[in-house]
Amino acid sequence: MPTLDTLSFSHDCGDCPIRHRAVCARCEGDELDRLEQIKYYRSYQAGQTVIWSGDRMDFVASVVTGVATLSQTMEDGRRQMVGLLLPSDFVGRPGRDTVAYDVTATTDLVMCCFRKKPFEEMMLTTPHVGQRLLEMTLDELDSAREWMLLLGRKTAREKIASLLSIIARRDASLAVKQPSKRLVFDLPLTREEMADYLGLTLETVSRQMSALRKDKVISLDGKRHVTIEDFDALQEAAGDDSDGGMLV
Amino acid sequence: MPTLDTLSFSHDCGDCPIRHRAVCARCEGDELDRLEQIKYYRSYQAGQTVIWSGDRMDFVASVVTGVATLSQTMEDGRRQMVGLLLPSDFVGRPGRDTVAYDVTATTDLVMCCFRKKPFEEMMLTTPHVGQRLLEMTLDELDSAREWMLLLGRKTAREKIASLLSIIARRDASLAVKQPSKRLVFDLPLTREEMADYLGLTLETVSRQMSALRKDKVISLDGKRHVTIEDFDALQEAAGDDSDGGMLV
DNA sequence: CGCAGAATTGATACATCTCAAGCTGGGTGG
DNA sequence: CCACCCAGCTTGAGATGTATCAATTCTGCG
Repeated sequence: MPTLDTLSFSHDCGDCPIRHRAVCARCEGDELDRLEQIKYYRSYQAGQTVIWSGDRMDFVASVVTGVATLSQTMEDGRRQMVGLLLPSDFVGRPGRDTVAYDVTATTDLVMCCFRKKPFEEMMLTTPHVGQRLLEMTLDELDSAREWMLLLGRKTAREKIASLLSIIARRDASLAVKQPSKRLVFDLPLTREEMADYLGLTLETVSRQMSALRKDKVISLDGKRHVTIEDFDALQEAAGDDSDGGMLV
Repeated sequence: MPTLDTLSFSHDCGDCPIRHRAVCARCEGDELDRLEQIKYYRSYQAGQTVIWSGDRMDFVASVVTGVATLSQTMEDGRRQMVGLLLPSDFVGRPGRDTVAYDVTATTDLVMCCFRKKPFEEMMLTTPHVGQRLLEMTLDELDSAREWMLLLGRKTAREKIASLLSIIARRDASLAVKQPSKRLVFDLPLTREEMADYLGLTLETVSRQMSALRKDKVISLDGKRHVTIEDFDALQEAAGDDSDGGMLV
């Protein structure tokens, strides 16, 4: 059961950390008031499952803080992550009432939920929610396709380098923009989760992390804390086009 | 250059084969008239490139007949298909004016194009275009994620079986619904294109096709004409959940 | 302090890739 | 009408990257 801890941050949309990026980004005045009326918060602890694939879901939601994953599992247990949900990302699908993927909190997670029915009505009557959702969905589709290239054609080393590069760049974009500065961050994923995201085994992930460390592209402090020692080399190892215009 | 052959079928949206499935599906009366004013047709021959990644694209379009592919290529030539465009599928992204993928006609292709600017204006002023596009984009995202599982976790045999199953089911859904009847169809893809779609080499594709033939799951007449001899065995080989609720 | 989960490392197996040699069938020109 | 040609495909043999199985070694925490 979700731990409800809704008072740890403001209920006021005006102060919300994802106000300008989430599905509500384009709403103002009346529209925002209507959203505010149907919203509520839910919190989950790291490791908790938010929903299982196939379950009924009577709400849609935005990630406010924390990281969640979308994954699919085959009958014999093979698992593939199909999405990484970061703050402002949207969960759920208007017009469908069961979920197609397992949603899991990998860190402590807070979501801003909207009851499905009223949300769907809003999509029909006010334009800005649907417009923003379309934009976000198109971005997700681009990310998914970028990931298809990684899964289908990249080597293990390239996969790891790509993942580190994406996480590093996301952190950098939140922090001050300083391109060729050394980048430091904490991995929000275990080795196994990385493996499930990259279509590898955890052993291969571990080996490739060690290899990048040995090659002085990164350094590790503990298992999670990563420093990018040579960002250009990382980009090179990721095999992306020079001017790294990646999404996610 | 595109071969313009716009008279081989009707200009009247009322008679259009994709009228009820494409981005225009929800439009009636005025809205349809407005779309009709900004639309025009383009034809491409099998093998022709519709657009290159990075190019400017001043229109968006629906596939009317034929099959096209979306693909990405790495600097060293590794290629991954990231989408298969069938009749009624949408090409292009409102709000962005360059293309992120190579678009190629794999069969003769006819597209119904809308000039981008007026189309974007319509999205803002009339709700039904945007609503339908959101719905279609969410479906594409589901397909892309389904494909991520295939690329990341399935074996070569499972990949081939999955692809054949998807094509067979699509053809079956267009034709009369007869579940356990023998299914026959023509592959719209060469072995190399299949390989690029599945994240394999063309040799592996060829070998697995031969293996499925030897196992009497399929039979081949020429290189392209496929008969599914045992659909249950194909499903089994694809490794999907029993009640195959796949998308695409 | 010691335990448990997470991660690393090693040895080996195996699926797929790579390189290379034929095959096949539909189209073309002599 | 036939022979040739060539892109697309098949098949084979060997190389290689990643998975698998199996110990250790870390690391945080009660």
